[in-house]
Amino acid sequence: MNKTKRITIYDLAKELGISGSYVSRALNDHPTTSEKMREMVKQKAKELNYKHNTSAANLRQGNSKIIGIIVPKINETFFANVIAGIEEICSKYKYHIIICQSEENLKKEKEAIDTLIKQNVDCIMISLSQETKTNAHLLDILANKIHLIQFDRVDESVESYIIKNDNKIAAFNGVEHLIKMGYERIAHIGGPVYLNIYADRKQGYREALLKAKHTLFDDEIDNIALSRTDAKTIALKLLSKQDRPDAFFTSSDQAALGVIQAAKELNISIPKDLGVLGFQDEEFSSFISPNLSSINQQSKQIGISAANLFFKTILKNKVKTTESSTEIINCELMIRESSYRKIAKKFTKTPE
Amino acid sequence: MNKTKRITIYDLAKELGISGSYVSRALNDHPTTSEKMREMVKQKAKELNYKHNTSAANLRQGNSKIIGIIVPKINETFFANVIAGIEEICSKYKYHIIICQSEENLKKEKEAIDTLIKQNVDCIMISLSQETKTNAHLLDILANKIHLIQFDRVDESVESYIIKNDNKIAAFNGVEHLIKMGYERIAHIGGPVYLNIYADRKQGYREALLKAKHTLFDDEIDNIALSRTDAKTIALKLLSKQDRPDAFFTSSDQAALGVIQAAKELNISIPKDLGVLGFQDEEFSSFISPNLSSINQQSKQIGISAANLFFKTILKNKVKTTESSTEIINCELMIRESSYRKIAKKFTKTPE
DNA sequence: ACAATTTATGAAATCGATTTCAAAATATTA
DNA sequence: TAATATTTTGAAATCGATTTCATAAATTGT
Repeated sequence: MNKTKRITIYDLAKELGISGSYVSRALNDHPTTSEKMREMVKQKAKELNYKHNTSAANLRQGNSKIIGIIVPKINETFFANVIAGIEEICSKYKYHIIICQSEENLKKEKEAIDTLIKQNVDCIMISLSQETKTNAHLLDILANKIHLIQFDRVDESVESYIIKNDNKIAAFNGVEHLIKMGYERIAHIGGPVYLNIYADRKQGYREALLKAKHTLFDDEIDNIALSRTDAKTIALKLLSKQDRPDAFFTSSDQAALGVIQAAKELNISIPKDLGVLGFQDEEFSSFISPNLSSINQQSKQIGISAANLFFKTILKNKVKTTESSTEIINCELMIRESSYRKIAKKFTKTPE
Repeated sequence: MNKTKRITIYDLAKELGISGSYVSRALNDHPTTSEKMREMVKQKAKELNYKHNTSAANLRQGNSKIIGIIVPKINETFFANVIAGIEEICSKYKYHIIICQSEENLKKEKEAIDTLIKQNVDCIMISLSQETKTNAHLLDILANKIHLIQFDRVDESVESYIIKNDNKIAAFNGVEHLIKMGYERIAHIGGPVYLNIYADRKQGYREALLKAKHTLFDDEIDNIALSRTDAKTIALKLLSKQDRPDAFFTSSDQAALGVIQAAKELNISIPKDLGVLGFQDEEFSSFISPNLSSINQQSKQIGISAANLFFKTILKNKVKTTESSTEIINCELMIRESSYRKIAKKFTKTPE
């Protein structure tokens, strides 16, 4: 496309018979300009359909009013909601977001960081990929004096702001709810424990069982599954055993759905003979039959908090204090049909 | 944060005892540089952790290698998938995406376009907000010599590339399927008809009925509902009438879900006494009970096609030909429980 | 009315990569 | 070997907004 010359401040200046520097100041409401002139300049700018050239300003000022976001997958409910939250706040402050997907891949994550640095972004908000076990690339962000906010899946060893759910407590409360409903042999299907979120959820599960003096179910084996099909396979196996679990706490709603499907196949009644509690509170959870109890992560709120942290705390702090702190977003336990039974099935207690 | 001076090509140049211009060329593999020197320069760049300054290059070259995307809502499945598709292709070409939400709001859409122009984006991909009935802001994109690709919700009157589903045909096929299943009084719950997609779906519905010589059900009234609750209200009303519909074709899966819930409340059996066909094929549609038949829009493919259109067609065409064409992405009819009954309930035919 | 102060305005430098054009170095040919 | 062609290399201009600093204009005080 043959670019016709863009209108610049100098074009405005020439038209108005003043200097480019004055135009720049007028457009920015600089105190050394009069109200009358500002009006005049802005009027002319509108008239000629002048568009501020962000690249030029960036180059001069060294910042871009852009926040870079890196997530494993844009179109996963959780991340899509976080991003929506960030965008909502950013647009208020006239900031923009550039989004990158790591696709759970460390190499892509590194590339994303690299290009965001090149773009002069003012801040990078990241949720780590499943493959990320090193942190050199995160340190590179700091080395380039770019603010860093990690959310959800984070590396605590890197000095940065952190926003995450109270995964352990949420899991603890969820499992305690299952216990109150009279479930006794509660199994867990989790995610890879080298990710903080899954480790925390598992830990919350364990602590709830320990507190209730329940035995840990099948503790020797880590049941790892986040997808529906994988979880279904595991559930089918466990539910066919002699000492089968009477409840499942999973680290995703997809996995919980797999459990429900397995139970249906085996004609096990939910919630009477099997309790199911998911994590994430996907949209479908309140629709499916039986409704799935789950733990809502307030995903959009995570995005809003991250953005507010940037605008209200980081940008305000001219003086560089410690660039780290952790903000916890509380999860909400959504009790629905799949885990709610009024009367405990029977009153037997596993020997302690 | 007190920015320490960034490493520039001149720093590399000084270290190597050569000029900045040579460094620039070497980094870009310009033919006037030797392989040996390129190696040397790149080596030093790595050593000093040099980061290319995109703003500076943008300013000089007048393009940004950024594609701007404007959608009503980032975290709606359809749009999230489209964006994921675009990002996937862009990252291959080392392009980036800036995402804006219009939130179904014309004013925000205009603002988004304005800032994307200011950012020097190379292309804008947009799906229009519900409020958008004017096109001056779209023309502004063209006036600024920025390539324009509209997808899904488009304004055909603006000269641009267009990518959309075969909404009319998909609706036609879907309704024809309902007719084949023996449903006779098929109602439609659609979206606002000033949006092309909803007008097209309604038209497909009408044509299928006309072809089958069915009477249009309740044609005088436009049933507009995209959300679950609104659709449920409408469905409850219609299903309580004497001459109630025996099938619903809705323009969203959410609405279809509302219909299912209404049917459950009224103890109407699906699919025996009521057929339901949605549109969009949301993730939950294959989970809920009964499984919801729907029309899959290949949303990610729309994004992939849009991005490929940009890279393979638009960028290649140095010579500006007509900057418009329409690409159709075929929908896929997903027949599931909610519309599938082997034997038609009874063999009566509405008088013609 | 004149000096002192304040306010309004513009010239020029700057940010960092790209690119043009000319000069220097090298290779090729007669 | 001298003349010509080719390849390397760098100086300087450029993109457009911002910002510093100096100067011009207006205002104030005496």
